[in-house]
Formats: sequence, structure tokens, C-alpha cells
Amino acid sequence: MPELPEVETVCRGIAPILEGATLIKVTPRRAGLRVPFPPDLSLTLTGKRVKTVWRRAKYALIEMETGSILILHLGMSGRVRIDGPGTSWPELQKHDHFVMETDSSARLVLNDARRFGMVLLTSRDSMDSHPALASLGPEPLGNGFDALTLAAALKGRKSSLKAALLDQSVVAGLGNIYVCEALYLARLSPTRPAGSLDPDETERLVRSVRHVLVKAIEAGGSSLRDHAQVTGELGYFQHSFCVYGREGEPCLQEACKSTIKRIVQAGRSSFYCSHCQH
DNA sequence: CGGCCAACCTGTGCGC
DNA sequence: TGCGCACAGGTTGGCC
Repeated sequence: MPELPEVETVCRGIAPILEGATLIKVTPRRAGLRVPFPPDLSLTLTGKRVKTVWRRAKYALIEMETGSILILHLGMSGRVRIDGPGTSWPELQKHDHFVMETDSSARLVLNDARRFGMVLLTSRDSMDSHPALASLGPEPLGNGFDALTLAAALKGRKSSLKAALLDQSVVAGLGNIYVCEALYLARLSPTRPAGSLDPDETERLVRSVRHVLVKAIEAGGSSLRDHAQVTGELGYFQHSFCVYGREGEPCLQEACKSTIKRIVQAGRSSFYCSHCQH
């Protein structure tokens, strides 16, 4: 589930619960996920009040009034659940690896079957130099992402356009699904050398990236499979994919009689229409 | 530094 | 019903 739109959806869902609340209990339920949990995690957060929740790339950031910032990354299979506010919470489940309880009888639960996620700690003052955040490229929905900056980031790159857009230092927050979707919308082949775009193509790509992300956020994130969002509702953007997961199905372009192809690039599946995308 | 691959994990769906 | 295999939304460390 967790590319930029899904993380954005999670942040919007947990912000009303967490902001202004005090964390009364913080419980790591195993040693860590991809990396060990910070040793001072509970000590740093317990008894502190949450100031704000926001997102950077695919990271959810929870800033405390003390200036400490909890960084959550959902990896491939991470999900965030809010239990309560209420008098009773459901039983913790398999793969519920990290839990934070608030003084308003709500509980945030991080569930991550594959444990590719990350729980990290930084602070207001040092977040810019934190290894996870330091080398991230511009936010695709922010002012720092335009045709000129993208052209500069792609210039001289020999790798494919697909690989370049998955590189979080080029643009931050895209993953396999939305790269496929944006390239389809921009009519650009995932196999194009990243440095070969002309200004018109670059502009089309910028617009397409923004468009697919905005639409996905509006739909509440794609939330593949049976993932229930923190709001308890399922996202519906997954039903709106044009190419992702559609190998062998007809291209949706009105006049196109071709079918969607799947190739493997950098170990990831790329779905595209070889007739429409060049 | 750029580019590529393996590794990190569990779950699911498919063919046999 | 069971087994084995391919594949899955991401990142990173090591190697050339």
C-alpha cells in the first residue's frame, strides 16, 4: 500500500487523533523491523504531547512538542490502524509490532507482516541531516518539482526512465504503481533513457506525476488488497489503475487496439502500452 | 558517483 | 488438499 498517496492518507487519518494528545504508553513489541527500534524510543515519547503530523516522501512524521520527531516508514506491507477512542480495543494481532496509546483512549498500531518498515527517531533541529531524509528529492506536489528541476535531475542519466523515477533523490514518494501510471499518462516508455526527454516530454511527465498523485489522494490512497485505512474505509483508487496489474488487458486509449505489456526492470514489474508510450 | 543485484521478510495466488 | 514457485506497494549495502 505505501506510496506517497497512501502515506498521505494515513497521515490525514491519524492527525486528528494524535495532534494535541499525550502519549501515555509506547510499546515496541519486538526488537525492530528492517532496522532495530531506537533504544530510547519509549523514553523519548512517553508522557509527551504530539504537536503535528505530516508527511515527507513516503515517511510519516510525528512531531512532539519537545521537538522529537518519530519517523514511520511502512515498507511494502506496513499498515497503520487506529483503535478507539473507546472503552475497549480489539485484541492485538499477529504482526502488530509497535503500539502507542494516547490519553484520549485511542491507540495507534503499526502492523507489518514483512517487516520492511522502519521506526526511526530524529528531532526538529537535526531532521534535515537524518540519513533517511537527507537525500530525498523534491516533493512531487510541492513547488520544488517542475520541468526544469526534473530535467536537471535526469540529465546525463543512463538508466531507464522507470529506474530514475523510482530513485527517491530524483523525486520523493513515487513507487512502482504510480511510476507506471504516470508514464502511461505522459505517453512515455518506461524503457526510455532517463536523460533523453525533450522539454515538452519533461513537462508532460511533471503534469502526469502530479495528476496521478492528486487523483489517488482524492480517492484515499489505493490501499491494495483488503487494507482498511485508518478511517476504516477502503480506498478505491486501486480500481482506477490504467496499466498497473493489467498485463494482457486492452489499452484504455480509445483508438488503441493494443494490450498492456509487462516487463521487468530493476527487478520490478513495469506495465505499459508499447503502442501509446514512447 | 552511477548502476545493478541481492538481501531483508511473510503472505497470497496459481499450476499441478 | 497440499506443494512448490512466482510474485508483491521499498530500501539499502555491496560490488563493479
